[in-house]
Amino acid sequence: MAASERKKREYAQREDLIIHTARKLLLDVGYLDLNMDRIAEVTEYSKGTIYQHFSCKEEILVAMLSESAEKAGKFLLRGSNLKGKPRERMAAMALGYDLFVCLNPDHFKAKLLVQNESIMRKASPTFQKKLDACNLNNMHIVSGVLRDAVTEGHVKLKKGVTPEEVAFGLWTGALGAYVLMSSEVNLHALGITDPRKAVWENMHALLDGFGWRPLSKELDYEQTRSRILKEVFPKESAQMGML
Amino acid sequence: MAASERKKREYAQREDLIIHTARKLLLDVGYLDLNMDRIAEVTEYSKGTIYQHFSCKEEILVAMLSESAEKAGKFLLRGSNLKGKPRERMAAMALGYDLFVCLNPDHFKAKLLVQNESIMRKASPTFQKKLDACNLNNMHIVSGVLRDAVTEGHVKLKKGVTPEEVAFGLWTGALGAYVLMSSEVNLHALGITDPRKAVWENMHALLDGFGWRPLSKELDYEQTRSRILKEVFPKESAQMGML
DNA sequence: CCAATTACTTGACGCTTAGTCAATATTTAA
DNA sequence: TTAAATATTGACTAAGCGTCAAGTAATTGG
Repeated sequence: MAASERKKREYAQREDLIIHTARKLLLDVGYLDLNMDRIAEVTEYSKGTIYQHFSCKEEILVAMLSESAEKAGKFLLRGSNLKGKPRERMAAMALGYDLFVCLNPDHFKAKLLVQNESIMRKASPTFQKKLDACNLNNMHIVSGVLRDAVTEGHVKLKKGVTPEEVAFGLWTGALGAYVLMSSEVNLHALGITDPRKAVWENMHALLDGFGWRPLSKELDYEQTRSRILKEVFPKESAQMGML
Repeated sequence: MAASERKKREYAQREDLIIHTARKLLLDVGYLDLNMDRIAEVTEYSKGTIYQHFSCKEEILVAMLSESAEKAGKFLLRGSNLKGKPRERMAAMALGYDLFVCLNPDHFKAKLLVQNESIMRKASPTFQKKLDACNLNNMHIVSGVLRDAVTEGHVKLKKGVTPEEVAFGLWTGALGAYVLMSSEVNLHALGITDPRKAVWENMHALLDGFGWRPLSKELDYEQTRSRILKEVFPKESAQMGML
């Protein structure tokens, strides 16, 4: 009966292979030229076998996104474990996510597509739910740190403003920025020479605006930034040439 | 020689018809089921005639987006003309854009797709450039108000922070939020019951964070909000049931 | 008013690709 | 060893994009 165990493992491996191949092809040729025959050819399986794993092309994209969302979650989690004040931990999560996006340029490419309901809808509920769960989990990691800050009295939210709404603000700021960065918009022409730095600055302005202590005039977050890179993401930031 | 004038008009009219038909179909059936035969059928022209106007399906999307980006620009402009302090004018622009997005639900659907380089790339340079110009123009309207605020001394940007980077922050916050709203993400499940309100709150937090006077504790922006709706967008806000 | 020319319109056709499924090969279990 | 179960294949169907030769309508000049 050991065979069925091995079979399962082989199945999972093949699924990984398909996802990774699709990922590579998406980066290389873009969505419109990403086709199933090519995926079959590169994976050295036939189309029929590919369809054994995924019901359609779009489902592969959703699976791809789930996988990288999980990976992103690990970066967030590592950031949240920084020794320090909640706001520093929040900064570490932002930086972690930034590193993740830079190290996984296909993530936002897939995200832009899958965000589109017409594409998401084609995937089977199983895969849809898995992606939803990943996103929810990541949201929880962020709002958890925010809740720590509230209970520890570092930030007092205005009446009617919920922690989720603040997390939403952080989320949308980053999302919008990475959407622009991974799309064809010429940011340089718009006067944005370093969008990643702008995201960092804007996040701190937002947190200052909510009155989340220590404010950026009370603590040198540039120093925190160096500490985060050194303590939490040494390997990744070296890889990105940020140290 | 009056004939050629009429011809031009007819050509432009047909182009509008195609764009509007595609817009309607995109909303009805989604990107994956949006096809050229259907557009031809609904417009009551043949496929060949459609291709006389647009080189491919994706080019129609780009044209569609240009048109609605222009429309959005008008809302921004109207907002920027509010009588009041620059920060109030900025708020009016945000509110105007919000109204625009709500009144044109197809805009972000198309934007999500066209943001994808693989799709944008298929359109001919002429259409690409037109869209770029629209986006640039809209960006200028926003950063213009910001520059007014800087010259009038209402906001003093930290050393190294440019007005464009702040505009970028506003832009990305709104973009990310509308991307989420027009996508399949279940915001309610994430604890976001009123994302549009959250966008408004987060914008003010961001502007407060940059120290843009009057801060939200110095001026009742809820009152400003009512004034904006009444003075600048009476018809639209009535249509949305916001008055 | 008619013929020649030009401009517009058409839809059948070629080609690519998603997704299916009957035939084939391989593995498992008795 | 062999029958049943399972996995794999790739030819095939259907559908849609984009083309283009042939047909239709408008315009112009005589």
